[in-house]
Amino acid sequence: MTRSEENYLKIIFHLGGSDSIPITTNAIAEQMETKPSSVTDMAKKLAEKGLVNYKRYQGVSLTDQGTKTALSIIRKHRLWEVFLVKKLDFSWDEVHEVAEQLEHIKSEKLIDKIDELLEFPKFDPHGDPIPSKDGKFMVRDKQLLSEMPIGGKGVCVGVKDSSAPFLKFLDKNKIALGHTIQILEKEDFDQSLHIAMEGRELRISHQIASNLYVKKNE
Amino acid sequence: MTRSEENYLKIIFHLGGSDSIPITTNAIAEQMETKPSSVTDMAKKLAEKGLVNYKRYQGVSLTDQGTKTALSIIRKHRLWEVFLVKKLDFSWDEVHEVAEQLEHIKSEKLIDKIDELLEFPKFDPHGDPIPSKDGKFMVRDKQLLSEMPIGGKGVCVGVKDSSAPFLKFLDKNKIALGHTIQILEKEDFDQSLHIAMEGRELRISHQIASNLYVKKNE
DNA sequence: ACCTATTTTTAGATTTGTCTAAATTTAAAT
DNA sequence: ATTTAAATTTAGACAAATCTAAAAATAGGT
Repeated sequence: MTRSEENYLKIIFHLGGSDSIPITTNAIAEQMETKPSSVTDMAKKLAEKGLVNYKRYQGVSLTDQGTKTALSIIRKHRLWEVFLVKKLDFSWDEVHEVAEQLEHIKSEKLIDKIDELLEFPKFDPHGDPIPSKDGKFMVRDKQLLSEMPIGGKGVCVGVKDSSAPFLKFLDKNKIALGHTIQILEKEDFDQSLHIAMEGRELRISHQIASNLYVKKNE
Repeated sequence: MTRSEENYLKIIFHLGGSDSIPITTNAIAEQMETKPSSVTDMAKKLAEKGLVNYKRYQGVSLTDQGTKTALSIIRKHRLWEVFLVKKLDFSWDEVHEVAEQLEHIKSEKLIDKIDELLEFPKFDPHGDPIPSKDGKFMVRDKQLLSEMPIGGKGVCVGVKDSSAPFLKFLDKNKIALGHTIQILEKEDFDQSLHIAMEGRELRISHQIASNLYVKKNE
């Protein structure tokens, strides 16, 4: 597996899709920051290797083998992110770029030992689930904060947008995973929220609320 | 810097050499497990970038910039080796291959944090010195065990051959860095040694003795 | 100083992953 | 059922790093 092949599989996985709803060449090209023609070439190559299903003009979907490979890369990426945060004091907005490199290191023993060192974490610093060796992962019953009703209360468990600017914004406003949030009021005009969190009250825009996941409970 | 460029610089550094005694194309090709013609191409490219001095048919030598870069890669390689042994319980014969990959990860913060986590080690698991950020490293006053006189005593501080088979042999025979060794007798016929070490006596061949470094003392 | 063996370089080809531009297929609209 | 717009593929080219085979330069021996 080349690094490029691994990146394609990872992105195809993240784009979701299935045998019935395959991923379009264009969508992949956009995520890979490359051209659709390059994607076509790679689709053929991955199909040859049995990692994706591909028919001309019909998009691609991962085979079982491709899904397994994608999950193993995602597992590595997320474990390295936890490592960087827990063991090396990186902040959650700094880890993605480095993990993009570390995820391609080829050594099963290495990643298993990292997993062990971290005591088998189930979620990465952004709240995304970490697949186990055999490709299983926890699906958390979560919803966007923006979709919670007034008066609703929930624990912040993840972010939808994990870009550095958003994460830095959250840090600056002391919003972190694990905090309990209650919606006090919704502004009809712009859908901004008035929330209570860790004993203080603040106002956040709809854009922020629609990128924060809270655990569905009660 | 591409991965290939980094590997060339590292190997040129390890081959020693200087402005007056440049490294031959052939020597590099052999270490890189590639062909001399490929080395010529790379020599031109590295010369363009100011990392090596190169004149047709005259071999190459590292510039200051090239030396600096080579040392930073070696620093990363050796720090990762220490990490694998100290934090993930790898044995010293397993670390090289993985460190070959990890040394190319591009993140100054990452390697500095690893250095800190390991409490700034000065030597790697094979006894080789770890360059500091500014490219300085300790030169230990060591000699090959095979060159020590009869009756001589010294602490084992490094290996010359760090291949897995040799390291596994040492493990099997409970020879490790830090052990004190005294030469009891040398066999004239085959130069094998009779040594005392950690309260037991054993015989080792010349080939073994000429790949073990002991600290020069008394 | 010359010849010869070795080393090194050049020239041209190959592979991987990408690109542009043109051609083709699909899907949507009338 | 056509037409048209959008998406996708093909064809041909390029850069990086490598290779083989042939040519050129060097170094050693006489």
